[in-house]
Amino acid sequence: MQKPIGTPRPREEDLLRLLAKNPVLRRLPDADLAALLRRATMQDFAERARIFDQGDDGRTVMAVVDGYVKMAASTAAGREVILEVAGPGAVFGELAVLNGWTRAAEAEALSACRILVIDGVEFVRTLMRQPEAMLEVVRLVSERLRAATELMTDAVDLPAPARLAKALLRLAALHSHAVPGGLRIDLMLSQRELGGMTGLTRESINKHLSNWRDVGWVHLDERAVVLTDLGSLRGLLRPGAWD
Amino acid sequence: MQKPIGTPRPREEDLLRLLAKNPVLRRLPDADLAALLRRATMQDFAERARIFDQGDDGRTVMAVVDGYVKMAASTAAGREVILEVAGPGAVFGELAVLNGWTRAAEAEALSACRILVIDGVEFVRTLMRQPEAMLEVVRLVSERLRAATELMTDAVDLPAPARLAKALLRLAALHSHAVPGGLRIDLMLSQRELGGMTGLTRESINKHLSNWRDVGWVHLDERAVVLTDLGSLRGLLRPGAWD
DNA sequence: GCTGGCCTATGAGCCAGGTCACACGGAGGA
DNA sequence: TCCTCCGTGTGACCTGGCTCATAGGCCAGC
Repeated sequence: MQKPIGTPRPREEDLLRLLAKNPVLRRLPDADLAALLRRATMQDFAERARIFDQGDDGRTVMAVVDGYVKMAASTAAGREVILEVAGPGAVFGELAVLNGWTRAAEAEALSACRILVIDGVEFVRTLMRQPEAMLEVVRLVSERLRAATELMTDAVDLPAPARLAKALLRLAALHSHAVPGGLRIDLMLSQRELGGMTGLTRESINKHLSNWRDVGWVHLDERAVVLTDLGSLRGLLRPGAWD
Repeated sequence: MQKPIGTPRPREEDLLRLLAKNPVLRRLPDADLAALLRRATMQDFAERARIFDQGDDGRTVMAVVDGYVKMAASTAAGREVILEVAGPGAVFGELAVLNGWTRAAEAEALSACRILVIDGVEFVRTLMRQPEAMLEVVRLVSERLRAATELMTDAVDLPAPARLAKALLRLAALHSHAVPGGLRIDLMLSQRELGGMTGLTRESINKHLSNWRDVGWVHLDERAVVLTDLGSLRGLLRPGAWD
Protein backbone atom coordinates (compact mmCIF):
# COMPACT_ATOMS: atom_id res chain seq x y z
CA MET A 1 0.00 0.00 0.00
CA GLN A 2 1.59 3.27 -1.00
CA LYS A 3 1.00 6.95 -0.74
CA PRO A 4 -2.13 6.97 1.34
CA ILE A 5 -2.87 10.58 1.94
CA GLY A 6 -4.54 11.68 5.12
CA THR A 7 -7.78 13.45 4.47
CA PRO A 8 -10.64 15.00 6.37
CA ARG A 9 -13.59 12.66 6.60
CA PRO A 10 -16.61 13.58 4.56
CA ARG A 11 -19.74 14.45 6.46
CA GLU A 12 -20.96 11.41 8.31
CA GLU A 13 -24.41 11.50 6.79
CA ASP A 14 -23.08 11.66 3.24
CA LEU A 15 -20.92 8.67 3.95
CA LEU A 16 -23.81 6.72 5.39
CA ARG A 17 -25.98 7.55 2.41
CA LEU A 18 -23.30 6.22 0.08
CA LEU A 19 -22.68 3.07 2.07
CA ALA A 20 -26.40 2.41 2.27
CA LYS A 21 -26.24 1.71 -1.45
CA ASN A 22 -24.01 -1.27 -0.79
CA PRO A 23 -25.96 -4.52 -0.51
CA VAL A 24 -23.70 -5.92 2.20
CA LEU A 25 -23.31 -2.87 4.40
CA ARG A 26 -26.98 -2.02 4.07
CA ARG A 27 -27.85 -5.16 5.98
CA LEU A 28 -25.91 -4.13 9.03
CA PRO A 29 -27.79 -2.54 11.90
CA ASP A 30 -27.00 1.15 12.26
CA ALA A 31 -25.13 0.56 15.47
CA ASP A 32 -22.85 -2.07 13.94
CA LEU A 33 -22.18 0.02 10.86
CA ALA A 34 -21.43 3.03 13.00
CA ALA A 35 -19.05 0.97 15.10
CA LEU A 36 -17.22 -0.22 12.01
CA LEU A 37 -16.98 3.32 10.70
CA ARG A 38 -15.65 4.64 13.95
CA ARG A 39 -12.64 2.38 13.64
CA ALA A 40 -12.26 2.82 9.90
CA THR A 41 -9.88 5.26 8.29
CA MET A 42 -10.27 7.31 5.17
CA GLN A 43 -7.40 7.29 2.70
CA ASP A 44 -6.82 9.14 -0.53
CA PHE A 45 -4.87 7.69 -3.40
CA ALA A 46 -3.49 9.56 -6.36
CA GLU A 47 -4.41 8.55 -9.87
CA ARG A 48 -2.47 5.42 -10.80
CA ALA A 49 -1.39 4.70 -7.23
CA ARG A 50 -1.26 1.11 -6.11
CA ILE A 51 -3.72 0.36 -3.34
CA PHE A 52 -2.45 -3.14 -2.74
CA ASP A 53 -0.54 -5.81 -4.62
CA GLN A 54 -1.29 -9.41 -5.39
CA GLY A 55 0.24 -11.50 -2.62
CA ASP A 56 0.19 -8.77 0.00
CA ASP A 57 -0.91 -9.58 3.47
CA GLY A 58 -4.41 -8.14 3.58
CA ARG A 59 -6.37 -7.57 6.74
CA THR A 60 -8.62 -4.75 5.65
CA VAL A 61 -11.79 -4.45 3.65
CA MET A 62 -12.13 -1.40 1.46
CA ALA A 63 -15.06 0.61 0.21
CA VAL A 64 -14.80 3.09 -2.61
CA VAL A 65 -16.07 6.46 -1.47
CA ASP A 66 -15.01 8.34 -4.55
CA GLY A 67 -13.18 7.42 -7.74
CA TYR A 68 -12.59 4.20 -9.59
CA VAL A 69 -10.44 1.24 -8.68
CA LYS A 70 -9.13 -1.42 -11.03
CA MET A 71 -8.81 -4.98 -9.73
CA ALA A 72 -6.40 -7.10 -11.72
CA ALA A 73 -4.37 -10.29 -11.59
CA SER A 74 -1.06 -10.26 -13.35
CA THR A 75 0.32 -13.24 -15.14
CA ALA A 76 3.79 -14.71 -14.97
CA ALA A 77 4.51 -13.24 -18.41
CA GLY A 78 3.72 -9.75 -17.18
CA ARG A 79 0.32 -9.31 -18.79
CA GLU A 80 -2.54 -8.31 -16.61
CA VAL A 81 -6.06 -9.67 -16.51
CA ILE A 82 -8.54 -7.07 -15.31
CA LEU A 83 -11.24 -8.63 -13.18
CA GLU A 84 -13.36 -5.70 -12.23
CA VAL A 85 -13.61 -1.95 -12.05
CA ALA A 86 -15.04 -0.83 -8.73
CA GLY A 87 -16.83 2.49 -8.49
CA PRO A 88 -18.33 4.55 -5.65
CA GLY A 89 -20.17 2.43 -3.11
CA ALA A 90 -18.42 -0.80 -4.10
CA VAL A 91 -16.67 -2.97 -1.56
CA PHE A 92 -13.48 -4.75 -2.52
CA GLY A 93 -10.63 -6.59 -0.89
CA GLU A 94 -12.94 -8.63 1.28
CA LEU A 95 -11.77 -11.97 -0.08
CA ALA A 96 -8.39 -11.85 1.58
CA VAL A 97 -10.07 -11.02 4.86
CA LEU A 98 -12.60 -13.81 4.66
CA ASN A 99 -10.23 -16.33 3.27
CA GLY A 100 -6.58 -16.49 4.04
CA TRP A 101 -5.18 -12.99 4.55
CA THR A 102 -3.54 -12.87 1.15
CA ARG A 103 -4.61 -10.50 -1.60
CA ALA A 104 -5.56 -12.57 -4.63
CA ALA A 105 -5.43 -9.60 -6.97
CA GLU A 106 -3.94 -6.14 -7.12
CA ALA A 107 -5.90 -2.93 -6.80
CA GLU A 108 -4.93 0.31 -8.50
CA ALA A 109 -6.57 3.71 -8.50
CA LEU A 110 -7.80 4.57 -11.98
CA SER A 111 -8.53 8.08 -10.85
CA ALA A 112 -7.86 10.00 -7.68
CA CYS A 113 -9.67 7.92 -5.09
CA ARG A 114 -11.05 8.23 -1.64
CA ILE A 115 -11.18 4.85 0.04
CA LEU A 116 -12.69 3.82 3.34
CA VAL A 117 -10.44 1.26 4.98
CA ILE A 118 -12.21 -1.05 7.41
CA ASP A 119 -10.59 -3.41 9.87
CA GLY A 120 -11.03 -6.94 8.58
CA VAL A 121 -11.30 -8.74 11.87
CA GLU A 122 -13.98 -6.38 13.04
CA PHE A 123 -15.74 -6.71 9.71
CA VAL A 124 -15.87 -10.48 9.95
CA ARG A 125 -16.95 -10.36 13.56
CA THR A 126 -19.80 -8.08 12.63
CA LEU A 127 -20.82 -10.29 9.74
CA MET A 128 -20.86 -13.34 11.97
CA ARG A 129 -23.55 -11.66 14.02
CA GLN A 130 -25.55 -10.64 10.96
CA PRO A 131 -26.39 -13.60 8.76
CA GLU A 132 -28.34 -11.42 6.34
CA ALA A 133 -25.23 -9.43 5.61
CA MET A 134 -23.14 -12.57 5.35
CA LEU A 135 -25.60 -13.90 2.81
CA GLU A 136 -25.06 -10.74 0.81
CA VAL A 137 -21.36 -11.42 0.86
CA VAL A 138 -22.07 -14.82 -0.62
CA ARG A 139 -24.15 -13.16 -3.30
CA LEU A 140 -21.40 -10.65 -4.02
CA VAL A 141 -18.80 -13.34 -4.48
CA SER A 142 -21.22 -15.50 -6.45
CA GLU A 143 -21.87 -12.66 -8.82
CA ARG A 144 -18.17 -12.22 -9.41
CA LEU A 145 -17.88 -15.93 -10.06
CA ARG A 146 -20.72 -15.74 -12.56
CA ALA A 147 -19.03 -12.82 -14.28
CA ALA A 148 -15.76 -14.74 -14.41
CA THR A 149 -17.34 -17.78 -15.99
CA GLU A 150 -19.03 -15.56 -18.53
CA LEU A 151 -15.66 -14.09 -19.42
CA MET A 152 -14.34 -17.59 -19.89
CA THR A 153 -17.13 -18.71 -22.15
CA ASP A 154 -16.80 -15.50 -24.14
CA ALA A 155 -13.08 -16.06 -24.54
CA VAL A 156 -13.86 -19.43 -26.07
CA ASP A 157 -16.48 -18.49 -28.60
CA LEU A 158 -16.48 -14.79 -29.27
CA PRO A 159 -13.93 -13.35 -31.71
CA ALA A 160 -11.79 -10.43 -30.65
CA PRO A 161 -14.02 -7.57 -31.84
CA ALA A 162 -17.06 -9.03 -30.12
CA ARG A 163 -15.16 -9.35 -26.86
CA LEU A 164 -14.04 -5.74 -27.09
CA ALA A 165 -17.53 -4.52 -27.95
CA LYS A 166 -18.94 -6.44 -25.02
CA ALA A 167 -16.36 -5.00 -22.64
CA LEU A 168 -17.07 -1.46 -23.81
CA LEU A 169 -20.82 -1.94 -23.52
CA ARG A 170 -20.40 -3.33 -20.02
CA LEU A 171 -18.22 -0.41 -18.98
CA ALA A 172 -20.71 2.00 -20.49
CA ALA A 173 -23.56 0.40 -18.60
CA LEU A 174 -21.77 0.78 -15.29
CA HIS A 175 -19.56 3.82 -15.49
CA SER A 176 -20.62 6.22 -18.22
CA HIS A 177 -22.62 9.36 -18.66
CA ALA A 178 -24.52 10.71 -21.63
CA VAL A 179 -22.86 13.34 -23.78
CA PRO A 180 -24.11 14.84 -27.04
CA GLY A 181 -23.87 12.01 -29.54
CA GLY A 182 -23.30 9.07 -27.27
CA LEU A 183 -22.22 7.53 -24.01
CA ARG A 184 -18.89 8.58 -22.62
CA ILE A 185 -17.07 6.03 -20.50
CA ASP A 186 -15.88 7.80 -17.38
CA LEU A 187 -12.68 5.83 -17.03
CA MET A 188 -9.18 6.59 -18.15
CA LEU A 189 -8.33 3.15 -19.46
CA SER A 190 -5.34 2.73 -21.72
CA GLN A 191 -5.68 0.48 -24.72
CA ARG A 192 -3.36 -1.90 -22.93
CA GLU A 193 -5.87 -2.08 -20.10
CA LEU A 194 -8.73 -2.70 -22.48
CA GLY A 195 -6.59 -5.56 -23.69
CA GLY A 196 -6.37 -6.80 -20.13
CA MET A 197 -10.14 -6.88 -19.91
CA THR A 198 -10.54 -8.86 -23.09
CA GLY A 199 -7.47 -11.05 -23.30
CA LEU A 200 -6.20 -9.19 -26.35
CA THR A 201 -3.05 -7.25 -27.12
CA ARG A 202 -2.76 -3.52 -27.16
CA GLU A 203 -2.29 -3.62 -30.93
CA SER A 204 -5.47 -5.55 -31.57
CA ILE A 205 -7.46 -3.16 -29.43
CA ASN A 206 -6.04 -0.24 -31.31
CA LYS A 207 -6.89 -1.77 -34.66
CA HIS A 208 -10.52 -2.37 -33.80
CA LEU A 209 -11.01 0.98 -32.11
CA SER A 210 -9.49 2.72 -35.10
CA ASN A 211 -11.80 0.83 -37.46
CA TRP A 212 -14.79 1.73 -35.38
CA ARG A 213 -13.72 5.34 -35.15
CA ASP A 214 -13.50 5.43 -38.95
CA VAL A 215 -17.01 4.04 -39.41
CA GLY A 216 -18.42 6.25 -36.69
CA TRP A 217 -19.29 3.67 -34.06
CA VAL A 218 -17.10 5.27 -31.42
CA HIS A 219 -15.40 8.55 -30.87
CA LEU A 220 -11.95 8.56 -29.31
CA ASP A 221 -11.31 11.59 -27.17
CA GLU A 222 -7.85 11.28 -25.74
CA ARG A 223 -8.08 8.37 -23.35
CA ALA A 224 -11.83 8.36 -23.16
CA VAL A 225 -14.02 6.25 -25.40
CA VAL A 226 -17.41 7.62 -26.43
CA LEU A 227 -19.81 5.04 -27.81
CA THR A 228 -21.73 6.68 -30.63
CA ASP A 229 -23.48 3.70 -32.19
CA LEU A 230 -24.58 1.26 -29.53
CA GLY A 231 -26.74 -0.68 -31.96
CA SER A 232 -23.87 -1.58 -34.24
CA LEU A 233 -21.65 -2.52 -31.35
CA ARG A 234 -24.36 -4.75 -29.94
CA GLY A 235 -24.71 -6.30 -33.36
CA LEU A 236 -21.20 -7.70 -33.02
CA LEU A 237 -22.38 -9.89 -30.18
CA ARG A 238 -24.79 -11.78 -32.41
CA PRO A 239 -23.30 -15.07 -33.52
CA GLY A 240 -21.56 -14.94 -36.85
CA ALA A 241 -20.65 -11.28 -36.88
CA TRP A 242 -18.02 -9.65 -39.03
CA ASP A 243 -15.59 -6.99 -37.87
CA MET B 1 -33.29 -33.38 -13.93
CA GLN B 2 -33.71 -36.76 -15.53
CA LYS B 3 -33.72 -40.41 -14.60
CA PRO B 4 -33.27 -40.15 -10.87
CA ILE B 5 -33.37 -43.68 -9.63
CA GLY B 6 -34.77 -44.49 -6.23
CA THR B 7 -32.21 -46.16 -4.05
CA PRO B 8 -31.86 -47.46 -0.54
CA ARG B 9 -30.02 -45.03 1.68
CA PRO B 10 -26.55 -45.99 2.74
CA ARG B 11 -25.98 -46.61 6.40
CA GLU B 12 -26.50 -43.38 8.30
CA GLU B 13 -23.10 -43.47 9.94
CA ASP B 14 -21.27 -43.96 6.64
CA LEU B 15 -23.10 -41.00 5.24
CA LEU B 16 -22.25 -38.85 8.21
CA ARG B 17 -18.62 -39.84 8.01
CA LEU B 18 -18.54 -38.78 4.36
CA LEU B 19 -20.32 -35.51 4.94
CA ALA B 20 -18.04 -34.70 7.85
CA LYS B 21 -15.30 -34.29 5.28
CA ASN B 22 -17.13 -31.35 3.77
CA PRO B 23 -15.99 -28.02 5.20
CA VAL B 24 -19.45 -26.51 5.13
CA LEU B 25 -21.49 -29.39 6.49
CA ARG B 26 -18.88 -30.15 9.11
CA ARG B 27 -19.66 -26.82 10.76
CA LEU B 28 -23.28 -27.69 11.34
CA PRO B 29 -24.29 -28.99 14.75
CA ASP B 30 -25.21 -32.67 14.68
CA ALA B 31 -28.85 -31.89 15.28
CA ASP B 32 -29.06 -29.49 12.36
CA LEU B 33 -27.24 -31.82 10.01
CA ALA B 34 -29.46 -34.70 11.06
CA ALA B 35 -32.54 -32.57 10.44
CA LEU B 36 -31.32 -31.67 6.97
CA LEU B 37 -30.60 -35.30 6.19
CA ARG B 38 -33.99 -36.42 7.39
CA ARG B 39 -35.62 -34.31 4.74
CA ALA B 40 -33.05 -35.04 2.07
CA THR B 41 -33.47 -37.68 -0.60
CA MET B 42 -30.90 -39.95 -2.16
CA GLN B 43 -30.88 -40.20 -5.93
CA ASP B 44 -28.89 -42.32 -8.31
CA PHE B 45 -27.92 -41.16 -11.77
CA ALA B 46 -26.63 -43.31 -14.58
CA GLU B 47 -23.32 -42.54 -16.23
CA ARG B 48 -23.75 -39.56 -18.55
CA ALA B 49 -27.14 -38.61 -17.12
CA ARG B 50 -27.96 -34.94 -16.77
CA ILE B 51 -28.43 -33.89 -13.18
CA PHE B 52 -29.59 -30.40 -14.03
CA ASP B 53 -29.32 -27.96 -16.90
CA GLN B 54 -28.10 -24.41 -17.09
CA GLY B 55 -31.11 -22.16 -16.64
CA ASP B 56 -33.18 -24.68 -14.70
CA ASP B 57 -35.07 -23.56 -11.68
CA GLY B 58 -32.94 -24.86 -8.83
CA ARG B 59 -34.09 -25.12 -5.27
CA THR B 60 -31.92 -27.94 -4.05
CA VAL B 61 -28.33 -28.29 -2.89
CA MET B 62 -26.55 -31.47 -3.83
CA ALA B 63 -23.79 -33.48 -2.24
CA VAL B 64 -21.89 -36.19 -4.08
CA VAL B 65 -22.04 -39.41 -2.11
CA ASP B 66 -20.47 -41.56 -4.76
CA GLY B 67 -19.20 -40.96 -8.29
CA TYR B 68 -18.08 -37.89 -10.19
CA VAL B 69 -20.06 -34.95 -11.45
CA LYS B 70 -19.02 -32.53 -14.18
CA MET B 71 -20.08 -28.89 -13.85
CA ALA B 72 -20.06 -27.02 -17.14
CA ALA B 73 -21.35 -23.91 -18.84
CA SER B 74 -22.16 -24.21 -22.49
CA THR B 75 -21.57 -21.42 -24.93
CA ALA B 76 -23.90 -20.05 -27.58
CA ALA B 77 -21.80 -21.80 -30.22
CA GLY B 78 -22.33 -25.15 -28.57
CA ARG B 79 -18.93 -25.60 -27.00
CA GLU B 80 -18.79 -26.33 -23.33
CA VAL B 81 -16.54 -24.85 -20.68
CA ILE B 82 -15.92 -27.26 -17.83
CA LEU B 83 -15.75 -25.44 -14.54
CA GLU B 84 -15.20 -28.21 -12.06
CA VAL B 85 -15.31 -31.93 -11.48
CA ALA B 86 -16.95 -32.73 -8.15
CA GLY B 87 -16.10 -35.97 -6.38
CA PRO B 88 -17.35 -37.75 -3.26
CA GLY B 89 -18.00 -35.36 -0.38
CA ALA B 90 -18.27 -32.29 -2.58
CA VAL B 91 -21.27 -29.99 -2.45
CA PHE B 92 -22.55 -28.40 -5.62
CA GLY B 93 -25.56 -26.55 -6.87
CA GLU B 94 -25.64 -24.26 -3.87
CA LEU B 95 -25.24 -21.08 -5.89
CA ALA B 96 -28.71 -21.19 -7.38
CA VAL B 97 -30.13 -21.71 -3.93
CA LEU B 98 -28.23 -18.86 -2.35
CA ASN B 99 -28.62 -16.54 -5.22
CA GLY B 100 -31.59 -16.46 -7.52
CA TRP B 101 -32.98 -19.94 -8.00
CA THR B 102 -31.48 -20.38 -11.44
CA ARG B 103 -28.78 -22.92 -12.23
CA ALA B 104 -25.79 -21.05 -13.61
CA ALA B 105 -24.20 -24.20 -15.01
CA GLU B 106 -25.17 -27.70 -15.96
CA ALA B 107 -24.28 -30.81 -14.01
CA GLU B 108 -23.73 -34.20 -15.60
CA ALA B 109 -22.80 -37.54 -14.10
CA LEU B 110 -19.37 -38.61 -15.34
CA SER B 111 -19.89 -42.01 -13.77
CA ALA B 112 -22.80 -43.70 -12.09
CA CYS B 113 -23.51 -41.36 -9.20
CA ARG B 114 -25.26 -41.35 -5.91
CA ILE B 115 -26.33 -37.85 -4.99
CA LEU B 116 -27.81 -36.50 -1.77
CA VAL B 117 -30.44 -33.90 -2.61
CA ILE B 118 -31.05 -31.36 0.12
CA ASP B 119 -33.88 -28.89 0.28
CA GLY B 120 -32.49 -25.46 -0.49
CA VAL B 121 -34.76 -23.39 1.70
CA GLU B 122 -34.01 -25.57 4.67
CA PHE B 123 -30.30 -25.42 3.84
CA VAL B 124 -30.27 -21.65 3.80
CA ARG B 125 -32.32 -21.46 6.96
CA THR B 126 -29.85 -23.70 8.70
CA LEU B 127 -26.90 -21.67 7.45
CA MET B 128 -28.47 -18.47 8.70
CA ARG B 129 -28.35 -19.90 12.18
CA GLN B 130 -24.76 -21.08 11.80
CA PRO B 131 -22.44 -18.27 10.81
CA GLU B 132 -19.42 -20.56 10.91
CA ALA B 133 -20.95 -22.71 8.21
CA MET B 134 -21.99 -19.67 6.21
CA LEU B 135 -18.42 -18.45 6.35
CA GLU B 136 -17.35 -21.78 4.89
CA VAL B 137 -19.77 -21.21 2.05
CA VAL B 138 -18.07 -17.91 1.39
CA ARG B 139 -14.74 -19.72 1.37
CA LEU B 140 -16.07 -22.35 -1.01
CA VAL B 141 -17.31 -19.79 -3.49
CA SER B 142 -14.17 -17.72 -3.08
CA GLU B 143 -12.05 -20.71 -3.89
CA ARG B 144 -14.03 -21.31 -7.06
CA LEU B 145 -13.57 -17.68 -7.97
CA ARG B 146 -9.85 -17.96 -7.41
CA ALA B 147 -9.74 -21.06 -9.59
CA ALA B 148 -11.71 -19.28 -12.31
CA THR B 149 -9.36 -16.31 -12.36
CA GLU B 150 -6.41 -18.68 -12.53
CA LEU B 151 -7.97 -20.34 -15.57
CA MET B 152 -8.32 -16.91 -17.14
CA THR B 153 -4.76 -15.88 -16.55
CA ASP B 154 -3.57 -19.24 -17.83
CA ALA B 155 -5.66 -18.85 -20.97
CA VAL B 156 -3.87 -15.58 -21.61
CA ASP B 157 -0.28 -16.62 -21.17
CA LEU B 158 0.11 -20.36 -21.33
CA PRO B 159 0.30 -22.08 -24.71
CA ALA B 160 -1.99 -24.99 -25.45
CA PRO B 161 0.25 -27.85 -24.29
CA ALA B 162 0.94 -26.15 -20.98
CA ARG B 163 -2.76 -25.65 -20.35
CA LEU B 164 -3.43 -29.30 -21.08
CA ALA B 165 -0.58 -30.46 -18.87
CA LYS B 166 -1.84 -28.27 -16.07
CA ALA B 167 -5.37 -29.62 -16.40
CA LEU B 168 -4.14 -33.21 -16.33
CA LEU B 169 -1.94 -32.57 -13.33
CA ARG B 170 -4.82 -30.93 -11.52
CA LEU B 171 -7.13 -33.83 -12.28
CA ALA B 172 -4.46 -36.25 -11.18
CA ALA B 173 -4.00 -34.42 -7.90
CA LEU B 174 -7.70 -34.62 -7.12
CA HIS B 175 -9.06 -37.72 -8.72
CA SER B 176 -6.41 -40.30 -9.46
CA HIS B 177 -4.87 -43.38 -7.98
CA ALA B 178 -1.43 -44.86 -8.32
CA VAL B 179 -0.97 -47.72 -10.77
CA PRO B 180 2.28 -49.41 -11.80
CA GLY B 181 4.12 -46.81 -13.80
CA GLY B 182 2.12 -43.72 -13.00
CA LEU B 183 -1.01 -41.98 -11.85
CA ARG B 184 -4.25 -43.04 -13.43
CA ILE B 185 -6.96 -40.41 -13.64
CA ASP B 186 -10.16 -41.98 -12.40
CA LEU B 187 -12.43 -40.10 -14.78
CA MET B 188 -13.86 -41.06 -18.11
CA LEU B 189 -13.29 -37.77 -19.86
CA SER B 190 -13.49 -37.62 -23.62
CA GLN B 191 -10.89 -35.62 -25.47
CA ARG B 192 -13.65 -33.18 -26.27
CA GLU B 193 -14.18 -32.70 -22.55
CA LEU B 194 -10.51 -32.16 -21.94
CA GLY B 195 -10.87 -29.49 -24.59
CA GLY B 196 -13.66 -27.97 -22.56
CA MET B 197 -11.39 -27.75 -19.55
CA THR B 198 -8.63 -26.01 -21.45
CA GLY B 199 -10.38 -23.95 -24.10
CA LEU B 200 -8.93 -26.10 -26.87
CA THR B 201 -10.43 -28.21 -29.61
CA ARG B 202 -10.72 -31.97 -29.57
CA GLU B 203 -8.16 -32.18 -32.36
CA SER B 204 -5.55 -30.19 -30.48
CA ILE B 205 -6.01 -32.31 -27.40
CA ASN B 206 -5.59 -35.43 -29.46
CA LYS B 207 -2.45 -34.12 -31.09
CA HIS B 208 -0.73 -33.32 -27.83
CA LEU B 209 -1.81 -36.49 -26.08
CA SER B 210 -0.57 -38.52 -29.03
CA ASN B 211 2.79 -36.75 -28.94
CA TRP B 212 3.10 -37.35 -25.24
CA ARG B 213 2.10 -40.98 -25.64
CA ASP B 214 4.86 -41.37 -28.23
CA VAL B 215 7.51 -39.88 -25.97
CA GLY B 216 6.26 -41.83 -22.96
CA TRP B 217 4.92 -39.02 -20.82
CA VAL B 218 1.44 -40.49 -20.68
CA HIS B 219 -0.19 -43.79 -21.38
CA LEU B 220 -3.63 -43.80 -23.00
CA ASP B 221 -5.76 -46.69 -21.87
CA GLU B 222 -9.10 -46.38 -23.63
CA ARG B 223 -10.66 -43.28 -22.15
CA ALA B 224 -8.39 -43.14 -19.16
CA VAL B 225 -5.19 -41.12 -19.09
CA VAL B 226 -2.26 -42.44 -17.06
CA LEU B 227 0.42 -39.90 -16.31
CA THR B 228 3.76 -41.66 -16.53
CA ASP B 229 6.18 -38.76 -16.43
CA LEU B 230 4.97 -36.08 -14.07
CA GLY B 231 8.27 -34.26 -14.13
CA SER B 232 8.22 -33.64 -17.86
CA LEU B 233 4.59 -32.56 -17.77
CA ARG B 234 5.34 -30.13 -14.98
CA GLY B 235 8.24 -28.83 -17.01
CA LEU B 236 5.77 -27.56 -19.58
CA LEU B 237 4.44 -25.10 -17.04
CA ARG B 238 7.74 -23.29 -16.77
CA PRO B 239 7.78 -20.16 -18.89
CA GLY B 240 9.22 -20.63 -22.32
CA ALA B 241 8.55 -24.32 -22.73
CA TRP B 242 8.44 -26.21 -26.01
CA ASP B 243 5.93 -28.88 -26.88
C1' DG C 1 15.63 22.45 -23.42
C1' DC C 2 16.65 17.57 -23.48
C1' DT C 3 15.58 12.83 -22.43
C1' DG C 4 13.13 8.82 -21.15
C1' DG C 5 8.89 6.65 -20.57
C1' DC C 6 4.41 5.69 -21.90
C1' DC C 7 0.85 6.39 -24.84
C1' DT C 8 -1.58 6.03 -29.59
C1' DA C 9 -1.11 4.58 -34.33
C1' DT C 10 -0.11 1.41 -38.18
C1' DG C 11 1.97 -1.99 -41.19
C1' DA C 12 4.52 -6.52 -42.36
C1' DG C 13 4.89 -11.18 -41.47
C1' DC C 14 4.27 -15.34 -39.09
C1' DC C 15 2.55 -19.25 -36.74
C1' DA C 16 -0.23 -21.72 -33.19
C1' DG C 17 -4.20 -23.50 -33.20
C1' DG C 18 -8.65 -23.86 -35.46
C1' DT C 19 -11.25 -25.85 -39.33
C1' DC C 20 -12.20 -29.37 -42.41
C1' DA C 21 -11.95 -33.90 -44.18
C1' DC C 22 -11.50 -38.67 -43.78
C1' DA C 23 -10.44 -43.39 -41.76
C1' DC C 24 -11.20 -46.66 -38.17
C1' DG C 25 -13.30 -49.18 -34.29
C1' DG C 26 -16.65 -50.15 -30.70
C1' DA C 27 -21.40 -49.93 -28.74
C1' DG C 28 -26.06 -50.13 -29.18
C1' DG C 29 -30.44 -50.33 -31.61
C1' DA C 30 -33.47 -52.00 -35.38
C1' DT D 1 -26.70 -58.65 -39.21
C1' DC D 2 -26.24 -54.01 -40.55
C1' DC D 3 -26.43 -49.22 -39.65
C1' DT D 4 -25.73 -45.24 -37.05
C1' DC D 5 -23.60 -42.64 -33.58
C1' DC D 6 -19.50 -41.41 -31.08
C1' DG D 7 -15.15 -41.33 -30.02
C1' DT D 8 -10.20 -41.53 -31.36
C1' DG D 9 -6.42 -40.69 -34.72
C1' DT D 10 -4.19 -37.79 -38.39
C1' DG D 11 -3.23 -34.98 -42.14
C1' DA D 12 -3.86 -30.56 -45.14
C1' DC D 13 -4.90 -26.08 -45.04
C1' DC D 14 -6.19 -21.39 -43.47
C1' DT D 15 -6.37 -17.37 -40.71
C1' DG D 16 -7.07 -14.43 -36.66
C1' DG D 17 -4.52 -12.40 -33.69
C1' DC D 18 0.21 -12.06 -31.92
C1' DT D 19 5.00 -10.35 -32.63
C1' DC D 20 8.00 -7.12 -34.09
C1' DA D 21 9.26 -2.77 -35.96
C1' DT D 22 8.70 2.02 -36.53
C1' DA D 23 6.93 6.82 -35.69
C1' DG D 24 5.00 10.70 -33.46
C1' DG D 25 2.83 13.07 -29.29
C1' DC D 26 2.73 14.20 -24.49
C1' DC D 27 4.36 14.70 -19.88
C1' DA D 28 7.63 14.54 -15.89
C1' DG D 29 12.02 14.99 -14.29
C1' DC D 30 16.65 16.57 -14.83
